[in-house]
Amino acid sequence: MRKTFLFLDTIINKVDAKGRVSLPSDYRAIVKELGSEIVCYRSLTAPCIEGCLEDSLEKLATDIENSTDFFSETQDDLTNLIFGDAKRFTFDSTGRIMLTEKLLQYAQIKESAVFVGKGRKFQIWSAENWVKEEQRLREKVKQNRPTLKPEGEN
Amino acid sequence: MRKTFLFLDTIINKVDAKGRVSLPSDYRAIVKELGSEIVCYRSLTAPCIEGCLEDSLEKLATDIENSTDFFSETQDDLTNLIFGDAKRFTFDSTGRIMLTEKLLQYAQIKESAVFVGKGRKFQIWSAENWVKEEQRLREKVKQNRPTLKPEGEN
DNA sequence: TGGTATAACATGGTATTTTATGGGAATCAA
DNA sequence: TTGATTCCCATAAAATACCATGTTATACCA
Repeated sequence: MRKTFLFLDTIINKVDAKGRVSLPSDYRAIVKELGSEIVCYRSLTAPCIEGCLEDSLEKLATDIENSTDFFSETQDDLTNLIFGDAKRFTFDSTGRIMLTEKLLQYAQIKESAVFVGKGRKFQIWSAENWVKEEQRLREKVKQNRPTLKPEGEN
Repeated sequence: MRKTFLFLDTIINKVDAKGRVSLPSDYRAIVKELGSEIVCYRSLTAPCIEGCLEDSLEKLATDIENSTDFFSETQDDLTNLIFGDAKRFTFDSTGRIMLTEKLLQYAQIKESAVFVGKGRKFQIWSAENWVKEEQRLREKVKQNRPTLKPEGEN
């Protein structure tokens, strides 16, 4: 993966009656620039959709392949879940993707979808769930500041 | 990151009705020279906006990628908070960036923004809050001079 | 050193482009 | 045919680039 990229920011977009959502323009730019595709799957740990570049899943596959932990059953199971669940999404000329019923239901998304950048990947939340989640995270930070020092290195 | 750079000085610029602010010219020079971009997010520890180069976040993303596995819970929470809040800011031909409502509100910035250099990053304060903060810092130094030794850098 | 010319900068305003989003037609599949 | 998916067009709003001006800082010269 030569070029670097980051999925950033938190953006709220509407989901219309057909299930279409605009992918944030920044995200689109990344996909175009890298000539890759967006892949989405149900998060294994939270009630949200998770997305990344197809390249990232490629990397995951390779990592598993080369893993010294040949017998890691857990990892194996998890990857099965992800690869089995993941689906490629292309956006139309206006930048929209069409999420599936399965994904929308799992994330409890109705009218609006919240895109949350995570660096190499991103998540899509329902408005309600994201409010709660962000609150939880900020709460956690307050009580555990030491582990969160992105500034410290360099 | 080959080239070195430092965000320095304290500079007050006006914020217009649209939320536009001139990025200090020194900062602009750094961004240009390194071919990077400015990224801003709400400080986790103070009522101010924090900014850095996208390169710094890139490095963080890579570190996280390499230090924890794909399914790590720590990675999950961390990345949500940092990357979800961070936003890329490009400046126009006159050197201005457009800060978002969210950031301005969090830092309680109305008409003027105070840019404070912090080396590898910088902060943006409201005029009022910065006065207080600087006072607090100087007060702290006076009473705690011994701790100002090489080890305690930041 | 003092004064002036020049360049850089901050800042207000305006124009242009991009983006999100709704709706409809065309295409495809069950 | 019916339902769904893709493609295309239209529009309003928001983001961005561009232009103009006064001010400050810098360079230059006597």
